[in-house]
Amino acid sequence: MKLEHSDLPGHSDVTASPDALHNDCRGVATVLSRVGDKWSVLVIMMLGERPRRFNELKRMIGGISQRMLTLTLRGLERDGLVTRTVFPTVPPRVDYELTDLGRGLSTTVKELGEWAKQHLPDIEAARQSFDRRSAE
Amino acid sequence: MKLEHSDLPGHSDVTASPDALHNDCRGVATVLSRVGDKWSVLVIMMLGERPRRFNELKRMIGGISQRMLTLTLRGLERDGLVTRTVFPTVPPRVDYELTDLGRGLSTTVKELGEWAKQHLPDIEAARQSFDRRSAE
DNA sequence: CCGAATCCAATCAGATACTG
DNA sequence: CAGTATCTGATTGGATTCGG
Repeated sequence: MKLEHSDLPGHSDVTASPDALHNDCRGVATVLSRVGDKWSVLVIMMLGERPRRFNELKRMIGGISQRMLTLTLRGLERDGLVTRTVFPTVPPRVDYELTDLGRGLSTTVKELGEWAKQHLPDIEAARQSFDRRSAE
Repeated sequence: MKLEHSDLPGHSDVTASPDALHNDCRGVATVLSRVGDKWSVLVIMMLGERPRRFNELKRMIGGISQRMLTLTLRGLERDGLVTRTVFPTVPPRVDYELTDLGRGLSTTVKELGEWAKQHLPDIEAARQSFDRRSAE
């Protein structure tokens, strides 16, 4: 099977309600779902410092399957966030690097990450409290 | 079936790689996946202005099923981002409102949304270009 | 009006095996 | 090394029905 775009993560294109107001939201939503994608964010972070090779990324992330890494990288490449450069050497070598767009997103996401890290204790406390309440 | 937490969106708790570095990431990831969740963000936006009732939210969003709205609201409530107040009237009435935590997140997310809106043209252009290249 | 329970289809993600 | 193909179990989301 060839790789179809619908296979790529982060593109749960909304199908309903062709309202005027939502036209914006939906486009934005596809970008946000990139951010929400577990692997995409990690990959972007890993590429923040310098370009990386495929297996280098795989090792750094360390819980991702080959398939998912490929899919994630294709998605990022498709969105113009990452470039893919093939060196026709043997053994083959492929470098992935953030584009300017990708770097911009990474800094914005990093801010969100900061917020998350700061308030993580609050959220986890809320979760535990909620779970205790619904357990009884 | 009772509502289990694993049913709630935005909690694809990672199961692998108990590395030291990733302990942070994983907690943060659960927060980020909230942001990436299609419905959560919309709901947070809708509640930005003032508290809303269940069906009010349903109408405003206009493509969401009852089930998903319930699930989304439970998830937000569990994370301490939203409060749920039941008025024991007849017919029953339930108000949802952002907490301080939720408001904090909403402003941060709004910034990300701004970035997304600004660069949406670039991204969509990249997507089309990518799709054309892989079509040939 | 608000929501829980159940059923069911579609999508997703991991493991494995195979190529240039 | 850097993928692709395929199979399979797990998750997800919608529709519907029922209840306080």
